[in-house]
Amino acid sequence: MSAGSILSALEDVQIAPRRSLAEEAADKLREAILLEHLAPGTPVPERELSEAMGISRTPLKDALRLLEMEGLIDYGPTRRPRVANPSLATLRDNITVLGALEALAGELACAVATDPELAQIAGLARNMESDGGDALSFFHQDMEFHGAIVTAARNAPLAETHRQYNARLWRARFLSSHQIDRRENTLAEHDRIVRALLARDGAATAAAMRAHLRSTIENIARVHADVRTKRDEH
Amino acid sequence: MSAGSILSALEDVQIAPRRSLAEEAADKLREAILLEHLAPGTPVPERELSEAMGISRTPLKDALRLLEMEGLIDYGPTRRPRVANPSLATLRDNITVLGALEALAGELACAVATDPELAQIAGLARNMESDGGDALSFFHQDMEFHGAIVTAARNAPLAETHRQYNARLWRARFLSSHQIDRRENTLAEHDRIVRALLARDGAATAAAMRAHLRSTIENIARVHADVRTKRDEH
DNA sequence: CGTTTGAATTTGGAATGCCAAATACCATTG
DNA sequence: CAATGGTATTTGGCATTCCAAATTCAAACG
Repeated sequence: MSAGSILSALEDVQIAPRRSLAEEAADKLREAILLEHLAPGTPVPERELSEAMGISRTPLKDALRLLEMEGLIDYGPTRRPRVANPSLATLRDNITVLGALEALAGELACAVATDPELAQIAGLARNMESDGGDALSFFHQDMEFHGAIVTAARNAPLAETHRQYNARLWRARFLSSHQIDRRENTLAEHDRIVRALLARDGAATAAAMRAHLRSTIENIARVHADVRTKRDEH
Repeated sequence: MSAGSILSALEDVQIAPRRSLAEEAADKLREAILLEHLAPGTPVPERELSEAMGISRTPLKDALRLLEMEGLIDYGPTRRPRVANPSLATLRDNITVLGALEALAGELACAVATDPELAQIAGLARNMESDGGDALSFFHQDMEFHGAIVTAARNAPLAETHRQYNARLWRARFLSSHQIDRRENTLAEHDRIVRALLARDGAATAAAMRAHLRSTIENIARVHADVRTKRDEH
């Protein structure tokens, strides 16, 4: 058997991307934080947590570093890690940047995306309209929609930075997605984005993305105010 | 002596930000990479380098992780770190994102910067015009100018992400700054930015920033082509 | 002479131990 | 009883060590 045939036979065999313990731990932790199994503000002692996860402190520390980059873990002035508890102002700052990133993604997508890609994005938006499902499913589809646009922009650094900001805002967006009365508005904004994309009108797409993110800020602010109110009633 | 007077007497005493060995190592390494004391593509064995720097592998590994985030270190599929050697396409992708970030910064600065801040930015631009100095000094002033605009935007996540992208592009921009014949053009673009800022015209500022970054891409592409040519002649 | 194979070496990932800084706790004092 | 000072404990940074995967290189083979 020639080397060539071996290569062709295994062409699509992807080597396992060598997931490290640190990455796995980061995934678990991210989930725990975002689902609020770890409340914002709680200290995260390295030893305790590493024991609980059955790994040593070394990979856990690496995991904490990753999550720090994503803004999910805060390091105080004494380097003691805590679950981040972003203020509304911080969330707004982050969404502002996310908006600029997504506006750029939309603009780039207009220029370089393939027609099938745009069609797929349009399909995602359509599915969200027809799907009467629960908030979680709606939320996931929303994230998928935004992710597809970024992917279509074919800019790896942009995609990576977008992923980071998404992680930072995941929880806030998740909470805000529970306002089912805002759904109509979201769908309308998605529709505007899709139409601009299909027309490959970069400026219009960017503007639509920015507008969409602006209303995301408002939704999050609304929820934030609610949470505050409820907490104060206790 | 009352506690109040102690507090007021020490009000501006900032605690040393606890620089870790990892951060220091990262600084040294960054400098070595950007000044090309470490050529792009060279493998960076952890042991050897940690010995050379007189520290253990633990903080050095942390430093490499930091530099990976900044795009200065590449981890191959086998997790062997190498000095990154970004292609022109990658540089373009990064500058595209940087442009969007700076456009946002300009827009925000128009809205929230204080008058003294804007005046200071204008001053930086003026100094660059009058300064007939060497390329390195011109380059530093250019970086300072852009940094001041981002600072004036008062958005911490934006500033941090901007810092990351700047680090990734530092070397390319440094090389491109040697084209002293492009200086006139740079100054003109800076002037346009400053005028838009002083007018607090967000849209115009954003547009001027984008235009400035577009010509940065062109400058870098020119230098990149030159380097390639020279290398092929060898 | 070019390939292949396998042992020796190199390399990064992970565990563990030690230390200084930071925190918590408590006895003492005014 | 509140404030203070000191001690015991906790915590993260760093060094060291072990291990598995990857690389290298040379001997054996065609």
